[in-house]
Amino acid sequence: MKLTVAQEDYLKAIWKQGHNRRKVNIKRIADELQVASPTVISMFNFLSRAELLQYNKTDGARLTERGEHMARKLIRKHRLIETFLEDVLGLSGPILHREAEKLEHVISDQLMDHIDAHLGFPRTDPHGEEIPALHHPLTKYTLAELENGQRFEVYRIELSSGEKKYCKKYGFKEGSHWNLSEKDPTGSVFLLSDGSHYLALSAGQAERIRVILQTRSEMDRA
Amino acid sequence: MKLTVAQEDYLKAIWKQGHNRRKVNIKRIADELQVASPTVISMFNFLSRAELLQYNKTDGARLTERGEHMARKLIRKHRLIETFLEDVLGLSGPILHREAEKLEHVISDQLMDHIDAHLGFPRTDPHGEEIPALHHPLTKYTLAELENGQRFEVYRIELSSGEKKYCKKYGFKEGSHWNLSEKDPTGSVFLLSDGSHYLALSAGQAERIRVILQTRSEMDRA
DNA sequence: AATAAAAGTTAGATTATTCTAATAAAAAAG
DNA sequence: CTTTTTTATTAGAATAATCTAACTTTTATT
Repeated sequence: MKLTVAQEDYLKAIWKQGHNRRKVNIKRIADELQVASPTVISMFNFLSRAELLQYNKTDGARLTERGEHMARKLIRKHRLIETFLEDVLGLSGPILHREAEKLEHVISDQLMDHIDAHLGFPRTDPHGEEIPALHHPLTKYTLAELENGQRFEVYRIELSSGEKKYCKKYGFKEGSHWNLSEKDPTGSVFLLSDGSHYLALSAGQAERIRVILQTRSEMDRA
Repeated sequence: MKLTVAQEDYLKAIWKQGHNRRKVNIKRIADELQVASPTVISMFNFLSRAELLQYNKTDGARLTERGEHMARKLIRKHRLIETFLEDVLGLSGPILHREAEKLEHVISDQLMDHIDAHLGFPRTDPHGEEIPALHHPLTKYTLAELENGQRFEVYRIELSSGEKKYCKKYGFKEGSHWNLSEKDPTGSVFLLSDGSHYLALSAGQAERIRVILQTRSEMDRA
């Protein structure tokens, strides 16, 4: 789905603030983007309907998997463009950001890849900021894809607030470590935590949970 | 004044068709831009109010001085961008046009100048099309700036249709050659044509007529 | 706890760009 | 010179992004 420039700017703003572990509320986005708060509310409504964002007053805004992927791509483009303007055209100063801010919305993924290759796949931009990879490297699995006995860290829970509350009660939250004790024929998963907590999730719920697989070497290291 | 992408696309479309000496009517622009004709009408209304365009059903659309300048700049950007993508990134094929079509609307004049210099001021794009200069080289004078005795070719008449009709009656039209016989203290000009036509224009009218100055050498050549 | 301040929300308006449907005017064809 | 076709135009609606004004809820301060 093709987003407008404004929609992309909101994704970026939300991503940046979420990255700083701040609660992403209406006011902060309104201030950052220099718009009135009702404008932010209507955009949040749009992004929620488009399943790019989850929002409620108490928890603030949180990008969904798709929303975060789009935001990451934009940040990546921004930083690659700045790098390009400096390395290839020899520019510096505020023009880097000014032009990148506009170019990031129109340069295609295909062209961006060419530019990335032309630059030799740089890892940081002219300001020393990291250029994020296209895909978050460690989080390509959902809980539904794991096999019996695999250990994992919870990376992202994308469930309703009711379901989340249930998870929280059992200590199943982002950053916690679990072991897939059993997966039944319907796809339901039974989980065991280090602290001997026990939890069951349906196949549908397991699909909406991203995990970071614990590899053998990581387990050895610990 | 900053134009939107849509507005710029109309200027470009009108410029291209005008350049091919076709009458620029609603239908042709609607077809080129793949929009419905009422859409073109409302955009023509906007561009007319912004003094970038003159339109009437019989003569079709004609860009004003300012409109033409903006269109020229866009075409220039488009062609410079295509050249850049080919020369610097080694790209070819439809991606050149596809990306240039988006980039031309967001790259600043300043960045464009840098790119132009980086490319060594190319004169043609990858398709062999001419990259127009920023300013039309020969038309920097209005009739109001000329001195007694100077010869010129009429380049652009930007008058009301009533005034234009009056000019036409005396053979004063774009492409015709004249001699400034006298300029009175109020700025009114008195003109003499090769075919012995005679015409008087007010100072205000003279300001809205662009001319190509006939230099000594050109006159000698003829 | 009562009040003040801040943040969130709803309602309604505006601008830009587009559409469809209906009508008017001009050009082409018979 | 009437009829048909094409082109232009008006009217009215939709979407995206924004605003202001008014109201509600939450948070902070006394």
